[in-house]
Parts: sequence; structure tokens; C-alpha cells
Amino acid sequence: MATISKENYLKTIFNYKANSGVNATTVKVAQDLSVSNAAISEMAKKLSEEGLISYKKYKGMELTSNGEKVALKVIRRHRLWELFLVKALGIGWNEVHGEAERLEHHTSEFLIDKIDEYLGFPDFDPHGHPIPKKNGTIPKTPKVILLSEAEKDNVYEFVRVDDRDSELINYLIRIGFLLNTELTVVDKLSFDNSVTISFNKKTLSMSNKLTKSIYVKAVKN
Amino acid sequence: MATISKENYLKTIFNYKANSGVNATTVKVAQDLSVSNAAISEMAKKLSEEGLISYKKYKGMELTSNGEKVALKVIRRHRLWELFLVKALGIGWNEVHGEAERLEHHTSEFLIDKIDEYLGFPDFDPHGHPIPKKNGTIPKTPKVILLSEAEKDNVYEFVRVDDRDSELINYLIRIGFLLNTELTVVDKLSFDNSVTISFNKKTLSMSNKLTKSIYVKAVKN
DNA sequence: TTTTGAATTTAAGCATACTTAACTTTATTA
DNA sequence: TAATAAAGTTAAGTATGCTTAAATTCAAAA
Repeated sequence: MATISKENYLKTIFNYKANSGVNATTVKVAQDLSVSNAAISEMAKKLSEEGLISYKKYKGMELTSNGEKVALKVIRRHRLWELFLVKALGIGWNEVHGEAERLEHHTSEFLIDKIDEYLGFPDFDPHGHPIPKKNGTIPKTPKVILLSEAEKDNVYEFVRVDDRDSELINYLIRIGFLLNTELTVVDKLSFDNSVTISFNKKTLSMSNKLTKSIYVKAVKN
Repeated sequence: MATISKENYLKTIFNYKANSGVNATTVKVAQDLSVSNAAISEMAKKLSEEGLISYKKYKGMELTSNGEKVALKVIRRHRLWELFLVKALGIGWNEVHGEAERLEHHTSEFLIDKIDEYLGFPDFDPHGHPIPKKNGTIPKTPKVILLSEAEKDNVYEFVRVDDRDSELINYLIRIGFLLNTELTVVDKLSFDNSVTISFNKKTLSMSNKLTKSIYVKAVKN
């Protein structure tokens, strides 16, 4: 059975791979879930026995197709809740992650489908992440890169942001840097790996850490 | 700390008293929560130590004012979710109880207040139960009696129904007997304690069990 | 007042999901 | 290739919230 804890492990393993491109390791999952490494080893054994991940001791872990199905359902619920809270209740996009984090584990398929319908079967959540469909497919996403990897003098569109840190999003709101904003990379300092961008006639510098949470897509001109 | 389990115990103890007028006993709470009597004894000890109920072995249990505060918060979340699911998502009033039963434990005060605001700070849920206010007060309710206690030839209004049994509400929907319907008690059979009512030009007989889940208020004429 | 059956509590045990501490494996580097 | 540090696993223990079985208390009837 997929308990809340197991849903979170599977979701984390999926997201780790989706974000980094490589398989999740014990340490990485432990950091993400804020539990001990020992807890991961233990749970990995169980998830493996249940056929939800493939796991060889000391060799990292990977979702099986069954495990991925479960992960996608959880992620679907999370992202639909986020968008619903923004659209239906007017809650700020910096405030919905934590709520969705809990609601995602307590929402029947019946209810999440009603929410999906209410929203018109949307493709993206308020932070630009694709929302898995009921049938398990994932909407096509544009080719995105981290702002830290953007090139000087090129023009990009801000299309996605890590939703886990509400303070980060708060800052973006304060400076008026919202999803779908067009920006130009004005400068890159190799000294501190900061990136200077201009958007809406403003110019400002973003720290390396910041540019590693912001995803952009190239704009053709 | 108030875990999900503890929230459910407190809610059940509160509702038992509210419905029956007398304090909850071990057996009654166990039946309501579908757990063993032993589980109740154990939990009663813990809730008592935490100052949420007053409890003397073998003598039943009663919420303290702190326990009642917690119970009212849970009930507030439950009833607001029920109404919200009906109003915002068009979900049937026979389908919302189970969803609310889970969501009530995973909703921040911030979120439930947003829902409350969205709904215009309503006083009653879709089944006619009063919704506790943010400050812990309960809206004034009309003097209600069970349909089983209604008198022959008198006129009443259907104002509340036990929300836990979705099949019961399904039946009421099928026969078109909705909240706020006016009815007349046409007959009462002492043979099987059934009650015959007429409403909207229809006449039908309700079993004793049914009439013990339906609350009505007298209509002045 | 004693008996008896229902209600209740206690005791022992289990599953889940954590922890810390000790130990093992792996990968790197010197 | 051997040392070492980081990563990972195992072992033992904890808290929560259940279970069943046995023991106790209560209340009502004989």
C-alpha cells in the first residue's frame, strides 16, 4: 500500500531525476525529505519489495513503471491543488506550495478530477511545472535552461521556478519578476557567478543561488 | 500535540454529546470510530493527561474547554470544506462528507479562513449543521426535533440531516426531499414506528430508522 | 445482597516510520 | 595499491495507534 510517507519518497525520487537528470541517491533523498540516511535505506528496501523502485544496495534507486505511476498521481494532485488555490481562492503563488504538500495525500481521484475539470484541464501549475494528465502523460514542455546557464546578451522568457522556497518567490513578487516575463542577460560575473538581467526597464543582479532556481527559455528574435 | 487521530477522537466526543445530550462512553466512541474499546481507554488516558478531556476510569469522558476548542476547529474545517466542495466545485451534497473527513485534518487556518471568506462566512453546511465561527462561537440554530418525534397533522420544515450516510442522502435526492422542504405529518404507525409525510404533493412513508436521521423544525401557521 | 452480564481497562504484541550509533562499502587520491 | 573520507547500511531503540485476550468494575436483576 502507498502510505503518505511512501508517496513522498516516490515523489522525491521522481523529482530528483526530473531536475538533475540522474538517479536519486540515499543522501539526496534524505536531504530532500529531511530525514536520516538510515530512514532512506530502510524505506528503499520496502519500496523495492513492493516493486515501486528498483534498488541495489549502494547503487542508488530508480522508479519502476509502477512507482512512476504513483509518483505522477501525487505530483498531479500537488500541481492541480496549487493552481486551484490560486485560481479559485486567489491565494498567492508563493503561498500554495505548503498547502498542496499536505492536500496532495488526501484527495480522492474523484475530487482531483473535479478540480481538473473546474480549471479546464490545465497544462501548467502557477510555477510553470507541467501537470501530469489523468492518463499519466506529461504535457510537452519548452526547452528550458537554468538562468545560471543563460548567455550574455541573449533574450529569454522566465517560464519556471522552484516552488519549494516561498521566500524566493516572495522576492520575485517584490521585484515584479513574474512568470512569462521577458528578460535580457546584461552581464555575467565569473567572480561570484552572479547574473545581471534587465526586464521591464529595470536592471538587477541575481546571485548564483538565485539563478539556479529560475528556469528560462530562449526567445527567438 | 493534536494528531489526526486525536482530532478525530475529540470531534467524535463533541458530536456524541451534541447529538445525544449525554457524555460519550467508551463503547459509543469505539463504535463511531470503528476501533476497539481498548483503543479508546488508551487514548482517553492520553487526552486526559493533555488536558483535552476530563476522564475518570469507568465513568465516561467529557471535553474540557481546551478540548472543545480543538473539536470546534476540526468541525469548522469539516463543514466549511463540505459547503465549499458543493458551492465551488458543484459536487453533490451526498458526496462531500468523505472528502471533508480527510481534508479537515490537513487544512491550515490560513486556508480555511480563505474558504470561509470565499463562501461569505456562511452559518450552515449543506446538511444543515451550523458552522463554528473562527472565534469558536456556533451560529444560533432553530429548535429542531427528529422527524420520528414530529406530531400527526403538524407542518414542519426539513432543516438538517445526518451527513455520514451517503446512501441515505442519495435516497432523499432520488425522492426529491431536499433541505428546506416543507412537509406535513400525515400519519404515524405505532406498529413499526414509521411516519407518513406529504411534501410537494407527494405522500410517502418513512421507516423509523430514516426518521431518526432527519431533523425538522415546526412551521408556524 | 449476591449474581451476572455488559462495559471497561490492562497487558502484551504488532506495524509504520522515524532516530542515533556503529559498521561496511565505495570511490578517490596520494 | 593502500589509505581515507564520503556514502550507505544495519542494528537497536522510540513514539503512535492500533489489535486481541485476560482481568476488572459496574449496574441491574434475582
